Amino acid sequence: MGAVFVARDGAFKTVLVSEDGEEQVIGFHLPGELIGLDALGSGMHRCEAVALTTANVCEVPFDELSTVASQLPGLQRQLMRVIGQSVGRDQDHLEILARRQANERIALFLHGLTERLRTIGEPTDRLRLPMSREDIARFLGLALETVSRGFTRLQDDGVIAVHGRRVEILDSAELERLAHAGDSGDGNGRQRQQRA
Amino acid sequence: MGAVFVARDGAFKTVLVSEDGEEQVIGFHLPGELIGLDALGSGMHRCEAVALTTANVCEVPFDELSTVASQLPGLQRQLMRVIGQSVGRDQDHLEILARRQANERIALFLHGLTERLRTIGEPTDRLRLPMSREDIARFLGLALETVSRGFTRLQDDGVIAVHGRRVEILDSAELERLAHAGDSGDGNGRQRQQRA
DNA sequence: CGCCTGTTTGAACTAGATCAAGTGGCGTGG
DNA sequence: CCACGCCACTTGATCTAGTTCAAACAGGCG
Repeated sequence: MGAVFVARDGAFKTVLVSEDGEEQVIGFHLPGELIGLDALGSGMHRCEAVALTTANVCEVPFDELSTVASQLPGLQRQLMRVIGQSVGRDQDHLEILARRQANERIALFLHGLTERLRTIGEPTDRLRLPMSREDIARFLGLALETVSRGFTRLQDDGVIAVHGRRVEILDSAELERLAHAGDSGDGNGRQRQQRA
Repeated sequence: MGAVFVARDGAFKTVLVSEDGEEQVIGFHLPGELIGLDALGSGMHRCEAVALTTANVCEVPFDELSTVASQLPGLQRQLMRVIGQSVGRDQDHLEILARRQANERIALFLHGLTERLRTIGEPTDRLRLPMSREDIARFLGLALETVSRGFTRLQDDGVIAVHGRRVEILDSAELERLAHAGDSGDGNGRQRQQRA
């Protein structure tokens, strides 16, 4: 039977493994975030969660969840809220994959990560990425080389400093701008993705 | 305040409109399917639903939903099931956008549509698409020309017959194969770029 | 110290986007 | 009932962002 998990400590990815063994990274999960909602429907988890660091979770079996939830309206509401957030994150992810340029996806990824780190009180200027370039690539729908080049580009533009998985955010305002405006720029901002 | 809607009759799309006015199609909704889960979190709908045909919905305001749900465990369970299905569809969509070739996406789209038509007892061999090529393109993360070419390709290969929005499924087995295997083939199984 | 794994970098190639005409079905008005 | 114009779709030609293939590079660990 299914259960949902709350990440307590460490970082996780959830992956969807297709018949041919390829894995699509559906999401990354930081402490406080929910994992395993996909099983709400069938009782079967469609995707698997993998710890990216030494980690620690809190398991909440479904039946407990529903009995407790129906008794405590507060919890029920809380649950709905988290579900809604999760749906919202998926929608953003969808939009990123469908419409954004590679460099924009990468900026969006880094920016989103720092936002989430901020909410859990982690430092947001120097961070160690818990996931590999390949994981990021499979999350963003890109080749891992493209992700690597994107990082390099951001570094060359003075937005971040990269040493393997250590990333330092040098210009978070610029990072945010790139995340929302698209084209990685040599200066002026308005440029759109057409017209090289 | 938010509400969820159940499509009763007709077809809908849900779109996410970005600041620059571009719309990303998040999903299509057939009778019996749920619309508006995104607002569960904040109470605000992030995306808007548009009827693609003359249509008919049933609105369920949130507060009713939670009071009724907490009193009827059956409904609560049902709700969870539908939420789970919706999450599952989003995950499939994510996988399609991240990893699949254009032709595969199109086959997947058509196949998925016939599957859903089957579950609501509609004929699955001759169908009229309620959405434009542009909607399909924005759903699949492609240019509309690419969608058009994909349809033509499927027609040339004898899998479907297309007349504008009227589509006839000539070889649903082949369609399903393409949806799972990728490349539209000229008979022999030309290897795709898989190779890990 | 040298291997193994993850990452960066380089160069060539291609799927799909973009730009630009055509085509055809359909409603409108003549 | 037919001509006209509009709009959604198709088709063609070119161009490019990103993939793929391949090789150099780092750094941790036996």
